[in-house]
Amino acid sequence: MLELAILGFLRDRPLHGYDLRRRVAALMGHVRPVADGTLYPAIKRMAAAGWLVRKDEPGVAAAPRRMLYLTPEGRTELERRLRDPGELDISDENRWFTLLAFLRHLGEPKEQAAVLRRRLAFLEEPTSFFYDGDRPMAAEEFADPFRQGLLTIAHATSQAELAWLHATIETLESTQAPPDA
Amino acid sequence: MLELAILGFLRDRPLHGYDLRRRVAALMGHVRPVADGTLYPAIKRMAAAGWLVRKDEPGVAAAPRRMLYLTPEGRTELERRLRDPGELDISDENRWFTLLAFLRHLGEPKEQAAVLRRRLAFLEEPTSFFYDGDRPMAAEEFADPFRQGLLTIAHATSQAELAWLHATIETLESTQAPPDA
DNA sequence: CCAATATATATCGGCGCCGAGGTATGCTGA
DNA sequence: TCAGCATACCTCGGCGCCGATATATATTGG
Repeated sequence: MLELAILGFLRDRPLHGYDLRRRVAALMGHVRPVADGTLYPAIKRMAAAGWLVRKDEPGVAAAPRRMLYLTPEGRTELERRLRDPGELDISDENRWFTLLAFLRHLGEPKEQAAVLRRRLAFLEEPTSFFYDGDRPMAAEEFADPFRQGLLTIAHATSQAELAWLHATIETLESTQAPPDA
Repeated sequence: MLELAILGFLRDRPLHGYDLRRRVAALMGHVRPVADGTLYPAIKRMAAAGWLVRKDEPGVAAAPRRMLYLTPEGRTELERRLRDPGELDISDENRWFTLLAFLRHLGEPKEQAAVLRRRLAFLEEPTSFFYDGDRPMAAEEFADPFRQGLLTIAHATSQAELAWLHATIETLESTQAPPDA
């Protein structure tokens, strides 16, 4: 999830670690703050994998910066991850939102629609959070107001997302591929 | 998150590992499946901590079972985690939902309301996912339909949860503490 | 003048999670 | 008869994440 965000942000413009940290924090940090001890090892890993290169620059405000540039390999890797996400990227809301934030970098509307269709299929699977033996339980059955709330909120979210998915998929599938960059 | 779910499920009734796995999978598994290699070490850890005890029983269907019983220490630990959750339990939706699923085990309506108020405070903080320099960007500013969707869905979810939180907090704070068990 | 803060990068130990693999039993259907 | 599946439990290596810690510089405010 972090690696996807790094690839995605660098796809727009080169950034140094500190700036990257601010952007990642804005995107996901409200929900899960990113620690330095997570970010810098990730950068190092990704540099070793050849997805980005580091170039030293004098710091504008203070200490020297290491500017990060996405390589063609990094760009390919970003597109691969967007085109063919793992099951967890589809089902886990945090991961899915991260993917959505950069899905525009997958140039083909048809490919974008295919990814949205996977999320749609996931949301349309029947699910129950709680069981009485083998029988799924409905929200109304709980005296517990918290479990009721849980199901109510989950339902509202999925309705909103479903509506957006249907509308967006339709638009994308009737769109010509843009010239793009 | 997993440990909280284990404590919560065992608070209702003793379970063996396999049954626990089914219940945890129903609660969170749709979003994040739980692996055996995660569950069994967690049980072992928690037994070592004195939160649960294991008792061997002949298997009903096949192999022998190790029944898991929550100890008084385990129950205290559950209540501690429900009463005083970490910031991540409040902000991360997956963790928050898990907490909500067992919040009824915190007997005092006043204490339950206090936990909901923390989530309320979190949701009411102004947030922006994306910045143009230092300026937060609104959904309408994006040509990108995916980032638009992201913000639209996040907004719908938070509206639904906010409504539920306000209603439930009010009810809880005007409730007498139940005799409970 | 000095302390605090923001900028900026990095390492390390610990720990939980995951996937792969291993073991064993009893039922069901080809 | 016997393969396959559901039941039932467990270990291990690898790896990513986290908190603590370290280092260095420029600005801001008391």
